[in-house]
Amino acid sequence: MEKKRQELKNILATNNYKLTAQRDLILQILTDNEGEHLSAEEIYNIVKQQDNGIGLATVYRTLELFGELGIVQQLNFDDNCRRYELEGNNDEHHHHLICIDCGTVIEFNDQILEDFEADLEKGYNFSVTEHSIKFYGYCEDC
Amino acid sequence: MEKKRQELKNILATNNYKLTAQRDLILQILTDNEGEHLSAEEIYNIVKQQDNGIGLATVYRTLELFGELGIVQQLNFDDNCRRYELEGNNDEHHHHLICIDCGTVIEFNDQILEDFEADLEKGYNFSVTEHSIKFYGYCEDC
DNA sequence: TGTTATTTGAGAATGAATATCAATTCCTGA
DNA sequence: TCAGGAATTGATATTCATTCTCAAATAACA
Repeated sequence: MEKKRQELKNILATNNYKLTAQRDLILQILTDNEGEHLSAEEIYNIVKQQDNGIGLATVYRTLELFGELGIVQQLNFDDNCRRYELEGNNDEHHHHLICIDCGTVIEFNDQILEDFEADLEKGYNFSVTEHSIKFYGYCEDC
Repeated sequence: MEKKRQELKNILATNNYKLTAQRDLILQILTDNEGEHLSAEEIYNIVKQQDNGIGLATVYRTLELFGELGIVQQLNFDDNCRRYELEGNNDEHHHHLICIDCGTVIEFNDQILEDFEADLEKGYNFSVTEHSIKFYGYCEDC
């Protein structure tokens, strides 16, 4: 059992979930396509090439589970479907520039927002656990 | 014809749309409920009290149109439906703190982000037209 | 006021996501 | 190593927000 698989097994076991071939495979696909922002349907189509017995519901369930466990991050680009990407191990979040013409998504890291967040927490007595920043506009080519 | 109605008529006419009783009424409802973040369905239910012949599709169509015309802003709180609020006349955007427990939404204004946005535009050769910032976490009561 | 293109209402259609449930699979403890 | 029981899966039905369709109604303009 290779390292990635064992790691997944540990995370799952810690939370009382089982390691299944399907969960393993989906994580594999996500790893292979790191940097993409795939939808459940897209992931399903890729996964099917390696296990064409897999069900779409399983893909949805697994992505939901991975979200809970912090393995993937759920993204919303306002294009009528949820998208997913592997969550980095470090705490360094990145955010997105979304072209409203061609749909291109550019990633950027934030540093600035940490201070801002701290101020908000004090000002509103609100405990921030996550944030999502999206800038819409036109990319270089549009 | 009161002022608000005339204003709406002008905006619509400028863009080759007609002023209808339904459009007028929906704007009325949005104005009456300023500060709320209503979904199309919620708006439909309120509107129906004053015109119970109105169709849900008309509400959707009108909100879509108002979005195009910059009359309303479309919001997405990841609660499975689009929400709408009147766009302020000034350019001052506000953003949201969303409680992942009780769903409370707190608004805040941003100033800080203007500089950040300018840097992004230069750095990525990207022309920003809009941005959306959401912080998720726990509100005072949760 | 009549003409015409726009808009509307009703309901069908779409499509992403979730629920259902019997069959299968994983894990544990003997 | 294997059997039992609970978790998981696949197939498919279902849900629900949103969009589409099209005939009837309406607003704007001459």
